[in-house]
Amino acid sequence: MSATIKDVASAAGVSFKTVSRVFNGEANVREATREKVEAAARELNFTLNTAARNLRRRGSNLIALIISNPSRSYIDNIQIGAMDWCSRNGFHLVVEDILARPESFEDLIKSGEMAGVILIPPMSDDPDILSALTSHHIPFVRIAPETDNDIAPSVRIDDRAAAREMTQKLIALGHRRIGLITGPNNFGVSRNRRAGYSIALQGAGLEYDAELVREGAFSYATGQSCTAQLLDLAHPPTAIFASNDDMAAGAIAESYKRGIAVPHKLTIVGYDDVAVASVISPPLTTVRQPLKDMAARAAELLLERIRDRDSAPKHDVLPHSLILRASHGPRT
Amino acid sequence: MSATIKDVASAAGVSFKTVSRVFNGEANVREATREKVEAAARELNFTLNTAARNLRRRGSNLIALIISNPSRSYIDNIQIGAMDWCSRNGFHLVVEDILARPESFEDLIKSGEMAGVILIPPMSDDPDILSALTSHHIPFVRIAPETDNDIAPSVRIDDRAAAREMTQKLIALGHRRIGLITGPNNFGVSRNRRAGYSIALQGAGLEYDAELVREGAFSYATGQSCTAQLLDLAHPPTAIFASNDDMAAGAIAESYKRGIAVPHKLTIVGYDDVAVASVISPPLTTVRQPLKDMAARAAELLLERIRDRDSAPKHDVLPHSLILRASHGPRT
DNA sequence: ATTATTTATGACAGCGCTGTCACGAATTTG
DNA sequence: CAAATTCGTGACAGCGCTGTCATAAATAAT
Repeated sequence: MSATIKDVASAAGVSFKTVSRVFNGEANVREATREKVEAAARELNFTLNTAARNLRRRGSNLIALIISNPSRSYIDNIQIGAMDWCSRNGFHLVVEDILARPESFEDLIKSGEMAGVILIPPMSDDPDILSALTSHHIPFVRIAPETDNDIAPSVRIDDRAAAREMTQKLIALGHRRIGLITGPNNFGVSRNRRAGYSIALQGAGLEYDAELVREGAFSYATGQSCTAQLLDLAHPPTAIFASNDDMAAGAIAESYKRGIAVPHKLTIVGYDDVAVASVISPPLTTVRQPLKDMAARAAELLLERIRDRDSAPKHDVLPHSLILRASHGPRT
Repeated sequence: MSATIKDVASAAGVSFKTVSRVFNGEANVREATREKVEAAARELNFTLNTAARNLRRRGSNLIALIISNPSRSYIDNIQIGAMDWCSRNGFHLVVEDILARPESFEDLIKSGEMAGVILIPPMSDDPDILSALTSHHIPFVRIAPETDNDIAPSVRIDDRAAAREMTQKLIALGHRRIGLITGPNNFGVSRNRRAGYSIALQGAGLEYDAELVREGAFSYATGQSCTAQLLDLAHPPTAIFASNDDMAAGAIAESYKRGIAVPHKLTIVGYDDVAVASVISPPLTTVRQPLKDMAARAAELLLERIRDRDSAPKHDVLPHSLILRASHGPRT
C-alpha cells in the first residue's frame, strides 16, 4: 500500500540502507545522493513506518500524560504545554486518565509503547505509580511532587514559599483570621501550601487555628462548601486563601450568596492563575504558576532521561508570582 | 530486556506460535496449554510488544483527536468521552493541536501511526484536512460537521432544530428583538445554529435583522465585546442567544458591568451546557448537547470503519435538550 | 606515485510478532 | 474398525526498518 524504504531505494537507484541514512540525517551521504533520494521519496509520498522503526530501535515517539486530577483547568494548561513541546520535538502526546480505568494505564506502561511518562499531582507522589514505572524501566518526570528524589527529574514552583508570600500579603493587609482551603491531602502540593501558610502565620506571631483550615477537593463545589463552613464559624475569617482558583471561584460564589461583598467584607485569593481567575467578578488575586512552561520543561527533562537513562535527574524550580487583582482588600 | 513471546514459549514448553494464540484469544488452544502459557507469562511479567504487533498487523491502537478549537470546555468534554471509550476498548488517545504546528499533524497521518482520527469543529468541515485524511486512507469520523457525506461517519446533534427551539422559547417569553452571537463562520455549527435562529424568527413573523447578529469566536472575550456592540445599538435586544456558554458568560459579565440585571432586564442564553453554565451567576439557560456521549459514539463509529473500511458510513444524531436555568425571563 | 586515511555506500541479520501452511492426534462417522 | 473430519500445535516467512560490518571510492599524507 504505502511506499517502503525499498521502493524509494530502487526508485532512486541506491541501496535501501542509504535511504534510511537520508531519513535519519546520518552523516556521510553525498549531497547528490541525498537529493536523489529525497526526490524519489517525495515522488512516492514516502514516510518512515513508525511501527517498524520503533520495533527496531526499541523506541517510541509517544509521551504519556497521566491525569486524574479533578481540576480541568490545571490539566488544560499542563496538556497544552506538553502538547506544544511534543509537536516541536517529534513526539505525540497520549493522554490517559488513570482513574477511569487503571488497567489501561497498566497496559500502557507494560507494552513499552511509551518513550516516557509525565506525572502531575497527585500521581507525582503516588508510590504505586512510581514503583510501577520504575520496575518497568519507563523514564518519567514528576510535576510538582511533594519532595524531590533521585529516581526521576521534576519540575515545580516553590509552593511553600508561594503560599507563605500570599499569606504574608494577607497579613500585611491587616488580616488576622485567615481561612485556608487546602487541596486533598494526598496531593503533595496541598501539604506544601499548608506548610507555607503556617510559616507565614508563625512569622507574624499568629496562632495556627485548625478550625480555619478546611480540606477541599480542588473543585468549585468544595470551594463553596468549605467557605460555607468557614463563614458559619463563631469567629469567621476575614480572608480566605483557596489552594486553587476553582475553589476560590466557589468561595466567591458562596460569599455573594450570603450577601458578603468581595473584597469589601471578605478577601478571597486563589492559586494557579488559570483562565477562570481573570474572568470572574471580582478578578481574582492569585498565585501564578507557569503551568505551560512547567509542562514543556518537564517534557524536556524527560527527553534527557530518555536519551540518557543514567544521567542524574534534574530538578527545576520555576518562578511563581503574586497576581494582585481585585479580590483582596484590607481588613475592615 | 523485557520478555518476548519466545521466552514465554520456552518457559511453558510450547512453540511461540501457541503463545501468540493465547494472547490473541484464538480458538483451538487446549485449556491446559492455555493455563501453562498464562502462568509462564505471569511469571515473566510478559506483555505483547505493541510495535512488533503493529508492524506485523499493519495496525495501531492509537486514535488521534485533532483539536484547535478555541473553547477549552468543549474540548474537555469531547476528550473525556473519547478517552473513556479508548480505555474501555484497548485504544489510547493521542491529542494533537493542529494550529500549533501543522507539520506535526502531517507526520501523524503520513506515518500511519494512527488507527483512526476524530475530528471536531471546525476541522470537521475543513476540506484540506478531509482530503489529506482521505488520500492517506486514514479512517476518520466527524463530530458536528455542517452536513453529512459518504466519506466518513459523523455524530452530531440537530443544531438547527436546537437553535430554533431555543429561539422559539425566547419568542414565547415575549422577546421580539433577539441578539445572536454566532461562532466563527468557518464552523459548520455556526451556520446551522444561525439557520435555526432565522427559521424561528420567520416562523413567528419576525424580521431577521442583521444588526442583531454578531460573529464571535467562541471565547469569553468575544462574548463580552459582541454584547457590548449589541447593547450599544439604538434599539438593543431584550434577549441574547450566544452560540456557546463561554460567550454567554462573557455576555453576562458585560451586562453586569453596565448595571443591566440578568435576567430581569436582559435575557441571556447559551449553548453546550459545559461546566461554566451551572457555575456562573445566574446559572445559565442553555442548550445541552451530550458531548461525552457524542465523542464515545464517534469513537465507536470510527472503530467500525477501522474494522471494515468499505462499510457505509453511519450518521448519528444524538438528542439535545433545553436546560432552563435562571438566565432567561419574560420581556420587561 | 604510493600508501594511509577518510568518506560514501551496500550486504545482511534480526527486532517481536502474526499469518499461512503443514501435520499428527483426537474425535466423529459409516 | 477403517475412513473422514476436526482439533491442537509447530515450522517458517517476513512486516519495514536500523545497526554492524565490509568494501569501494575519494582524499590526504608521505
